[in-house]
Amino acid sequence: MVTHDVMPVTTNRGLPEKRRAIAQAARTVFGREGFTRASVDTIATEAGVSKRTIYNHYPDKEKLFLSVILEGSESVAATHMRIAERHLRKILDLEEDLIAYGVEWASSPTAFLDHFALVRTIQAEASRIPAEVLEAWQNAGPRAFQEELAGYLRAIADRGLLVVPDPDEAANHFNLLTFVNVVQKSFYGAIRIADEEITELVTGGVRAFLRLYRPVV
Amino acid sequence: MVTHDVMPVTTNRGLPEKRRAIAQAARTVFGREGFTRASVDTIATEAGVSKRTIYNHYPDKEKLFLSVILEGSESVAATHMRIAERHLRKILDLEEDLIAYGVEWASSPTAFLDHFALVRTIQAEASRIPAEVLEAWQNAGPRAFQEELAGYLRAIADRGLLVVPDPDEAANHFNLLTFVNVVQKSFYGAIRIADEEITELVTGGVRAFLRLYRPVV
DNA sequence: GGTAGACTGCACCACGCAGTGCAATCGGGC
DNA sequence: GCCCGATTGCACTGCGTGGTGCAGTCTACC
Repeated sequence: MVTHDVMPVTTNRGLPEKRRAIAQAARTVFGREGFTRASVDTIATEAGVSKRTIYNHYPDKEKLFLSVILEGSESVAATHMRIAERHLRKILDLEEDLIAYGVEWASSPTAFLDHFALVRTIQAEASRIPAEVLEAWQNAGPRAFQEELAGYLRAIADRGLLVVPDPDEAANHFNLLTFVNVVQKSFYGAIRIADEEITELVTGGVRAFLRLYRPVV
Repeated sequence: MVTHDVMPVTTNRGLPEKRRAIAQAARTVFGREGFTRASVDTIATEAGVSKRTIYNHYPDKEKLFLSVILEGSESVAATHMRIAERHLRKILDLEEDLIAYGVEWASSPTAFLDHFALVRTIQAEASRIPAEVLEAWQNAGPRAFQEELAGYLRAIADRGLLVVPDPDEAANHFNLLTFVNVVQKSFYGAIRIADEEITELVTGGVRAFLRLYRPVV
C-alpha cells in the first residue's frame, strides 16, 4: 500500500467539529450540484455555519472540493477493503464468492452516491484538473482498488483455484467485466438500476472472468 | 438501426451557413470549457457571429448544447460504421482484424476530442439531465455502437470463427475489454496516452475476448 | 425603389457568486 | 477579570453571465 503526500489543502485553524460539518455539507452539495453550480453560501447554510468560517478553514472553493474528494476516497477505500476481506480471504465456492464480492462492490456507488457524483465531476473536468491532483486521486482511488484485488487474485491463484499469469491485468479484467460494466450503465449510481440487474450483470461478468482464468481440469 | 424522434432543438429561422458556424464553435467551446463555464458570448465570438444571432437560431444555451451533442453522436456513429465495415466485414485473420478494429475505435476519442469532452459532461450531469434526453443520447451513441458490433459478431459466428451464444453480451464484453478500458484510463481522451499503450491495452483485451469466444478446436 | 428577413452592435437588466472587511460576540485558559 | 482565538452576521465589491430590446444595416428578390 503506497500513500502519497499531498500538499495540505486545509488550514489548521478552526474547530475540528466545524470542519467536519463543513466537509460533510460540502460533500452533499457538491455531489448534488456539481462543482460549478454548488455555491459556497449553500454549503455554509447546509453546514449550519457562516460562510466566513468556511474561508477560515479552507483557502478557497477549489481546495475545499479537493479535500472532500480525497477524504471520500479514503472512506470508500476502507469500505472496499472490508468487502474484499469478507468475500475473498476465505474462499468456499469461488464463483459464489466472486459474485458476492462483485455485487457488493458494484453497489457501492449507490451507497456512496455523493462521493461518486464527485468522481463524475472529476472525470468531466479531467482536462482542467492539475495533473498531480488527478494523479493523487487515481492513486487513492481506482488504482488502489485494483492493486488490492490483484493481491487477492494472486493468493487465490497460489492455492490453485485460478491461473493468473498477470494479476494486475486479471484484476483489471475483473474490474471491467463487473464494476465498470455496472457504473457505465448507471452513470456511477446517478441513474438508479435495479439490484437484480446489478446481480445479473456481475454474474455474467464473473462467469466470463472464470472462463478466462479458471484452470483447465 | 432504430432512430428516435426528438423534439426539434433549433428554430428554422436563420441562414444555414451561420447555423453551422455556431454549431461548430459551440462544439469547440463546450468541449474546451464544459457546459457551465462556456459562455454564450465566447461561442459567439468564436463563431464570428453576434450573440443575438445565436438566440435567433437556438432558444437557449441548453438547447444549443443538446443540438451539438446529438449532431456529434451522428458523426461519430458514421465513423464507427466505416471502421467496423473496414475491419469486420471481410475477416482475414480474426485476431488481427479485431485488434485493428479495436485500436482504431479506441483511438476515436482522441480524434473527436471535442465531442467526447461533451460526453464526459453529459455523464457528469447525468442526474440533472431529463431522462428522455439521456435516453436519446444513449440510443444515438453507446447503444448504437454495441448493436452494430453485435451484428458483426453474429456474422462472424455464423461463419464458425466464433462461438457467440449471446451477441449482445459478447459485444458488451468486447467493448469493455477494449474501448472502455482505454477511455477509462484516458478520461475519454482528456489525458493523452501513447498510441503504443492503446495498442497494448486493446491487444490484451482482444486476446482475452478470443479466449472467451473462440471455438474449441 | 421598396419590402422582408437576417444579421449586427451595443446597451442593458437581473442575478448569482467568490471572496473580503469589519465590528461584535462567545468561551475557555490563565 | 483579561485575553485570544473562533465564530458570526452582514454589508459590500467586482465580476461574469444568460437573455432581451432596439435601432440600424445589408442583401436578395419583386
